[in-house]
Amino acid sequence: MPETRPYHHGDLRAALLAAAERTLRDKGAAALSLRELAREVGVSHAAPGRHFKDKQALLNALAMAGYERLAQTLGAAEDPALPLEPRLAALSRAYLGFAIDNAALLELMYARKHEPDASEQMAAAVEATVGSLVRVLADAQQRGEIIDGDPEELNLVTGAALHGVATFISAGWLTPEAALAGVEDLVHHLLHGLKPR
Amino acid sequence: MPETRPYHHGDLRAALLAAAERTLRDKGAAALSLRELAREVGVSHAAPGRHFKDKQALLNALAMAGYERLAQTLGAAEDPALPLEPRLAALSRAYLGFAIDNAALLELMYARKHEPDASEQMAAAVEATVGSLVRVLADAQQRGEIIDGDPEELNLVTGAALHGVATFISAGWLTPEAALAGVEDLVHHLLHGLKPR
DNA sequence: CCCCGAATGTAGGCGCCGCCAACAATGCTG
DNA sequence: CAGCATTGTTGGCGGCGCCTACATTCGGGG
Repeated sequence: MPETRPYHHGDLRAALLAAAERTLRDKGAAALSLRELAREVGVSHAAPGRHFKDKQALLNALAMAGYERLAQTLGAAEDPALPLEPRLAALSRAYLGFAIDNAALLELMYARKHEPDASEQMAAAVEATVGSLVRVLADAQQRGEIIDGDPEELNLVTGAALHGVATFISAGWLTPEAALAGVEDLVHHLLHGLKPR
Repeated sequence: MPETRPYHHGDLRAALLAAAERTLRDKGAAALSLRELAREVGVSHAAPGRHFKDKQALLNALAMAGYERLAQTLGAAEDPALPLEPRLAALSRAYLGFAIDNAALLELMYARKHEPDASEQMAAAVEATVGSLVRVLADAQQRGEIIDGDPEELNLVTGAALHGVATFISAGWLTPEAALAGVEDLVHHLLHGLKPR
């Protein structure tokens, strides 16, 4: 019997997002097409339009999901019991791990193409994600382990270095293995500086 | 009189690259289309194919040109007479300035989509560009102003932090003004570390 | 000098794509 | 259970990258 698929899919939106994330991981952002996704999921080429007003809306949804996953990943790597340096190193490893496993997705998350309305949700998601790092720095600051200054601003240094390394991996200038192996050194250099002491 | 354009353009390849760079700056990478470029330059839609085997080839050429311009920019900002910290700050300002004025182009330069053959030229261009930074660090190292270790590896810290900040600007998390104003602090933190001394 | 092949540009077509409008099936709610 | 909002389908529009066949121009060897 011809396996009569029901007219309504059930949860097309989630299915599309899942397929999109798979394609993103396997073939990159350029290979993402609404029509192809529709084919994969088994609906007509216009069905995705019911759930995402245009392609950018789907990309925004992907990015949001990415932020949630990243925040979770970082949260799981957080261990307040650890001393500052290994604590930062653990978070860094977690971020780089996410960047390695989700390179295309991360790029999407950094691509500000959202219209102003989606921008607010995004900003909140970013804030929640960056929070883990800032918290570690603020904690260390209270204990006098780190110099004074706005934690958000100090985080700019660590965050930038971290994401820079992630970019270098994704650009192929650095193997994932080398980057992960170098995390301890990176954190050490950030904390102690490049000048001799 | 109807201004009879000659059948042959003269230097179509250069004209295409120039138009592409303008479009890239004004409307972003997504708005780049070979057909549109051909229209702007006043040739038929298939003419670009004579000079670039496909769209990616044009993007690669754009990236190469970008590397040359960036290397020039960094070279011009280099001043070996300066002490380490302002010397690094000057280079950093130059890099961020380039990143601000050429956000889309820089993204292209970091997008490794080149087939293996173009990859070699790219790698060389990258090496030449990164050279300025590494040289500063190596110099400082010889004078004992910086801790020991492979200069290339130490440069990973500064380079990553720098490009990370560039990404944050391009993502809209940081205004260009704030980033440029923060360059001194950034360099200072990189050199002296976040730990109190 | 001129002729012929190489280089460069043109015209048209193929199969994708995103987006839109008109229509069909379904589910939900009063 | 009637009617309406939701969700999916079909078909079409213009634009895209790339390909092939053809036209024009350029330049170097007889």
